[in-house]
Amino acid sequence: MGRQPCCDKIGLKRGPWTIEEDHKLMNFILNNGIQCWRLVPKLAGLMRCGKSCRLRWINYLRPDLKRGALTEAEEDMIINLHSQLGNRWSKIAAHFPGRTDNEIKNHWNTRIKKKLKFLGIDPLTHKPIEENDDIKQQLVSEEINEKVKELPVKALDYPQGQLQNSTSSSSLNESLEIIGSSSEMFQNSHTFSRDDVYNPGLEDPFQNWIGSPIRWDLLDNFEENFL
DNA sequence: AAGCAAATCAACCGCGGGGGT
DNA sequence: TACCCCCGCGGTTGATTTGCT
Repeated sequence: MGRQPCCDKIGLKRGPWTIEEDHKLMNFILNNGIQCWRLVPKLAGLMRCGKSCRLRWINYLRPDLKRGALTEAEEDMIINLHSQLGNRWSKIAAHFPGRTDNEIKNHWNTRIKKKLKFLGIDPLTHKPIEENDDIKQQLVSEEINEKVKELPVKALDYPQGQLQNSTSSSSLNESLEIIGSSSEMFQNSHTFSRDDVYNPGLEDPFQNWIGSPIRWDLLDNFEENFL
């Protein structure tokens, strides 16, 4: 016997949420809280499955969400955490109050991965890409060099934690030298030293964010402002 | 201005884990 | 122990937006 679907999908609405649906879901959760996602759509008068409601709330409606693009500091932190945690987006997102795992995952897949590849760093292993790798060969082309110059990140912007999985800091320097030799973008680049290797003993400023309670008391005003 | 391609991101899907019975 | 149910996670899709010609 196969697994039962999470909900009866017949007649349920899919696709982008309307403002009216958002209002219904928001009002319901603010007034009743979240007991059981399966019941939320029925009680809120929505033709959606509970899963869809949960996703909409977490990724869009939650009042504690931080709007706007991720900052350079957040981006660096994501790279650092990814080198330690891999694709555990929810764990990574836990370090960024107001950011969602979906948002971070999307940002990683659409921007950070490309940025790392252009820097000659494998986004999966966080190690320098091998000499004969296609991507590194592409880096010597003029076309790619132009794109690299446009990147907002400099070599020194790469977080300290990146080196923890590398065999040595010199291997990364080699990688950066190869990139730098084909472009002048690194003329002011940072030379990595032993001090740059990730130091787990250092206090992580983002740790202070973890576990900070949601200011539910702010919800009273939020509903007023949102509607 | 129109058409196309690339980039972005909201939303969906399937699966696994954990709790309850 | 086995089964069921629900939640949450990570991968993927596809609609929309943006940029280029």
